[in-house]
Amino acid sequence: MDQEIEILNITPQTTTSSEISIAALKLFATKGYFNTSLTDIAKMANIKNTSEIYQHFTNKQVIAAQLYVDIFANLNESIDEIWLKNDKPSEQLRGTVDLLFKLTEDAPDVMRFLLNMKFNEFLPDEKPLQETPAFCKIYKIIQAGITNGEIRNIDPMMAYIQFFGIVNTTIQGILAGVLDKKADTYLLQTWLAAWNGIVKK
Amino acid sequence: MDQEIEILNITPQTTTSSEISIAALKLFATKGYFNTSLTDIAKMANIKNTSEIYQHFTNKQVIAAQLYVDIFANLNESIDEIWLKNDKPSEQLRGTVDLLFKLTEDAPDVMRFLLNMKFNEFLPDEKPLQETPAFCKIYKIIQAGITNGEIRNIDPMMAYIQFFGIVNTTIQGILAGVLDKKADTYLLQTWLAAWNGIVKK
DNA sequence: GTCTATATTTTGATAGAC
DNA sequence: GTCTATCAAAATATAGAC
Repeated sequence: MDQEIEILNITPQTTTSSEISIAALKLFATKGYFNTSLTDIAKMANIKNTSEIYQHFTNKQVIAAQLYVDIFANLNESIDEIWLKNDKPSEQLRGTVDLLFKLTEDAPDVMRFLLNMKFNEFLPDEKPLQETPAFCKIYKIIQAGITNGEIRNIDPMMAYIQFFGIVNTTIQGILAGVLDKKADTYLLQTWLAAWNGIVKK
Repeated sequence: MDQEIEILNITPQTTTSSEISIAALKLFATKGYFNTSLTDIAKMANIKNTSEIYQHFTNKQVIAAQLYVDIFANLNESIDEIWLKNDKPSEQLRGTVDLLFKLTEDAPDVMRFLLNMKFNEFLPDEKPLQETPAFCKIYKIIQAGITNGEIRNIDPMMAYIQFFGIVNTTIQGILAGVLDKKADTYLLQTWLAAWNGIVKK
């Protein structure tokens, strides 16, 4: 939960605004955007009525939009760090998987938000996923892996899909409780399965 | 589109009721359940006003519930056929992938409905995915594959996730247009990637 | 700056005439 | 059995008192 606050770039001191964001994140991630009313958000944020929400956000959509922007900005930063700390695409992808599993444990609602929500249904004006800097960076890492010979010479988008098809679906299983152990339990075998699928042998 | 009608077990003669189902399927699959109003459905089904919908369905949720039941029943039947026609789990899984890719081409809205919608958000009373007969059958096929030595000895749920993580994510890419060629183009490499990930070598 | 009250809008749903 | 009219409910959003 503290981790969730950090990811939203919110100062530790819990302002009303940040409490609204945290409450909305949790509700959106678990019940979905359309099943979450402003009344729900106010209740969970310990606010008496919905009016006060409008002191901080112009409307419901803006709450979701800010979450979307903040979470993807944070993800983008983390991937930048991983990119700087590691030279080889294989190491960069491994770092990314580590990050996603860490988030799954420390900030599950952030991961639910990332993996389970269909953004275009309630944020029609935001860029599609594959135009976000975070995605583009990952895509470039895969292209670099193909170029340097670590990854098989296939369509980079197919490599992306096969790799993150495994990683993301596993995380979704953990978040849904279908896989019932701690995220960390599945990290190594998930990495191996995903990486072995695209590595050049 | 004709295929979509067949999958919903609707007689070729287009009754008003079936036109409503088809329209709802297309709208739900593309815009989402909550972004689809009865007015939208009436319009797409060439009905003057929403009142007429209530001659055929008790409410909006029931339209979605019937689609859910029909589509999963049809899927279950198809998997039964595949199961009967093939002896080895490897062949049965291959048959299932063939089926899903064929559906992607012939009935894309059915596949969007299956893979993109979060049923528990609007059908809280339906069984979760992993309790549907269709899923259980696939799961048993994977268990049989582990028993007969075709599939590596791993947690069957992990095998399921790794296999269909690749298959479903690829199909979602095709449906979203991120992979822009005909579904058939990606069938073989997707099968190989998914199968090689779980096969015992 | 917090709360009451209310406006507005949408949409799901019904009643009843023809 | 199709269409008009309308209801009811819920949820978003605003105005303004204190």
